[in-house]
Amino acid sequence: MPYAVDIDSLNPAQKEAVLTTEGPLLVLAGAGSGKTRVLTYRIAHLVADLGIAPWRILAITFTNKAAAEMRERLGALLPDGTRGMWVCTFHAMCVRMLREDADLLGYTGQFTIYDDDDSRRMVRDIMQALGIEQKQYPLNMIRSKISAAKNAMVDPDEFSRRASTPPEQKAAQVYLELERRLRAANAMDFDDLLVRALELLRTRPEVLEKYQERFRYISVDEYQDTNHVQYEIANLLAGRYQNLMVVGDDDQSIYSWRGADISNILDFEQDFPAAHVVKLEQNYRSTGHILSAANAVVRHNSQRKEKRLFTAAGDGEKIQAYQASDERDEGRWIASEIEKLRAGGMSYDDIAVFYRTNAQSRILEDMFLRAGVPYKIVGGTRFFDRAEIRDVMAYLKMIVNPADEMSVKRVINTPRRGIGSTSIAKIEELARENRCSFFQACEIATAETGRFSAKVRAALGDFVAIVREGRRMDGELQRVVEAIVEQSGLMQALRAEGTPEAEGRVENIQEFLGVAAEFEESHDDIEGTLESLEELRAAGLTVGAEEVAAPQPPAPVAAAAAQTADEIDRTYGALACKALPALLEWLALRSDLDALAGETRAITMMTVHSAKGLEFPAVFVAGLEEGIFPHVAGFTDDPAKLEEERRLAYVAITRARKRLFLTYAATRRTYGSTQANPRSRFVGEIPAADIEFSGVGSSGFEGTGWEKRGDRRGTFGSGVGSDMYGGRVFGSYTRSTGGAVRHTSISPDAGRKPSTFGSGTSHRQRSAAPAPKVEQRRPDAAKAAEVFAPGDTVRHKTFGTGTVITASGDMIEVKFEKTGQVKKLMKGFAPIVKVD
DNA sequence: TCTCGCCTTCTTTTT
DNA sequence: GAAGGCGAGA
Repeated sequence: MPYAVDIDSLNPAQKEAVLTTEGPLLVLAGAGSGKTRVLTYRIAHLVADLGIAPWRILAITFTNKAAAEMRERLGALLPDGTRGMWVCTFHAMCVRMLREDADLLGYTGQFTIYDDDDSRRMVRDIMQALGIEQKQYPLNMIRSKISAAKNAMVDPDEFSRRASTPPEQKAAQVYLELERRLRAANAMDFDDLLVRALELLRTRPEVLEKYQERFRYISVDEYQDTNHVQYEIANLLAGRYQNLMVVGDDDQSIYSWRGADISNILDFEQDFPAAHVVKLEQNYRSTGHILSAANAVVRHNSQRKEKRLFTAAGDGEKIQAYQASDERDEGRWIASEIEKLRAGGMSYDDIAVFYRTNAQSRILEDMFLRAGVPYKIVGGTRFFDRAEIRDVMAYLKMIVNPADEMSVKRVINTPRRGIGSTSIAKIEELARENRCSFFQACEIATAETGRFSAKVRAALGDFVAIVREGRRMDGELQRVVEAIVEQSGLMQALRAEGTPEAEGRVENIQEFLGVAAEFEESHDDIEGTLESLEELRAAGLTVGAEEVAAPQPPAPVAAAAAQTADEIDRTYGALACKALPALLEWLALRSDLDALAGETRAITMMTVHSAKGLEFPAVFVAGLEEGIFPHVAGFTDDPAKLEEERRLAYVAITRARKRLFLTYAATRRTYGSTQANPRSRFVGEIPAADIEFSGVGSSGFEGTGWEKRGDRRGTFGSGVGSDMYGGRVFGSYTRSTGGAVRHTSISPDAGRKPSTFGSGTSHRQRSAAPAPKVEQRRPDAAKAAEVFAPGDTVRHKTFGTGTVITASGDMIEVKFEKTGQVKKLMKGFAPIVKVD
């Protein structure tokens, strides 16, 4: 049989996995064993060789990034297109299913997705309302209890019944109220998306049948990270045709904190006794030293299936370990090594820097900025977390779904309209009395003479009008969003402030408008949209003759409190701009920003968690210290947690193809106090033959020249050592590097408590000797000027094309054509590219 | 009702 | 070191 895909390029195990298309299939795929290739080839084989219609295929991935990559690869393999195929995350799939049949569960199709922050606020509000002290019952504790309950499919009533301890009882109270409010707001949080979708499939046989019939071939990637609900969903969908392929690696299970359950992978053979099992053990990604290190580290775990990856590639270069004096030195060293790699012919795109926690990215960013290393951050969603951006989004959400209580409350007094907490409390009361939504209560309040002052009523009237007008607007997405922002008075208020800070916020909002515009452009095509069969039919796509007519949907469940879509339309007018909900959904599910960021060449920064499934020729892992990575000391009582940290280390190491660099700092500032963390035990678990050490702890003083500077902490001087390694080290100034070197070089790998210095010391120090905050520029400005020189034409993501006027150090000044404005931009930070 | 300043707490990790 | 919460004062 001639294959449409190059099947002979696969090894026997891979080939077996690709050709086993019928029946349940479990693929145990080690890191770098060509798992993605198997997944995509198998689908290509199904479509191109076996003639399966693309719309019969469902491929579930773990992250949006992985889904996008898979779509891209499939697009290349299948020239006739993949239209109708669902390649997406569990969450995206659930949203798609829920949007279609939300009315069956008492929601409308325009339900809002509450992200983590929204849901946190809601829980906070509820706890406040119920008089539960956050001090006694931490918000996060309550939230994780509720989340665990949801993922175990325990509803609030049952949870209440089971609650035996006081914290559980409190959590049950909150859960009950949370559920009520979410429903009333026509909103779902991330957990709900999965749980409700499962509920839909379980309670509505006709819906289940619709999808079972449609998706004859289902694959689930990163199966070791699926939680119980996801597992149930996958099993249900595959229930009829049993063509379920799951791919996973127990060594890469790093989401147990989110309810992921390795037993899913181990139980697969029990659930599907006919399951075929294929093991992929040959690694094609990494060189010998890297693979040997990874194997050695993960072998320290006891809870795992014994396996050993092998490679036919050569040893390659040894892993480089560097002990930095502190976290800034760490960043500088990484920057200088990156430049060395570049000098050796490697592109910025080939290089990635990983860290355990997002907080670590700040200092690295700072150092890269100074060193002129261009970077992009994956997952660090700081832009969308900015207050002004969230405000804008809240307006948009409110317009799409006026029942969305959290959004309405967020912006009812932003910008200031004179509607304070007293008025809000009164409106809430009104809502309770009338058993209506918060927003409806706002409307009632405008006519309520007794309770509200004329001023408040007028303000509420203006506020309510925004929704009506917003819903009426139509046209280009960017224009609509812009108009809504103007209408809301947000921009006006910020401009009126006139402070540089407010100006920055205005620019951020403009940036957001640019995002909206780009969203409309890049998401207009069908690629990546999850189309229903009806939509496919409407588009003139042949949907198989055997396809049964769409079942008639039964009468919807009586809405709990949410208004029906019709009702909302009648009251506030039909939503004219259809792209708006799509934008909000995209923002909520956080398809990563860099999909829109353009083609700038840059290194990639991300957490180890988000690195899963990716690979880079060169990888840096920063912060390999006890307490950082492995994170916190809580694992003394929980060896399972430590093992998960170790798997995380395994994931980090196995991302690297050719070069791997591990760094750790002798001292590090965390929470404003300095800690001396011992080197991570994981570094010590790497065989000596695979690794080389350098830095403070071994070869001693190592500087890269340009980075010498007085630091911000107020310790500065003319001494060679204090200049670079200034700061309090073990309670005394380090006049030379000697002390630090000797001390840290003997610190044992593990088991020691990190020593901490109080933040008070550094505060006093600062006030006694105010540090001259020297903005350090690289002495050779050539580096910076090499990228942008006066006269260059550049393109900014939001502001369009412009001409560089000046370029010095990290900053460039650009005059933009469209607006005629001159803007100061930070090189490597602002979304700009040079155009020839 | 808003604003300012002091206080505490906080860091996993992602959808 | 920052962000969010809380209380005091305008």
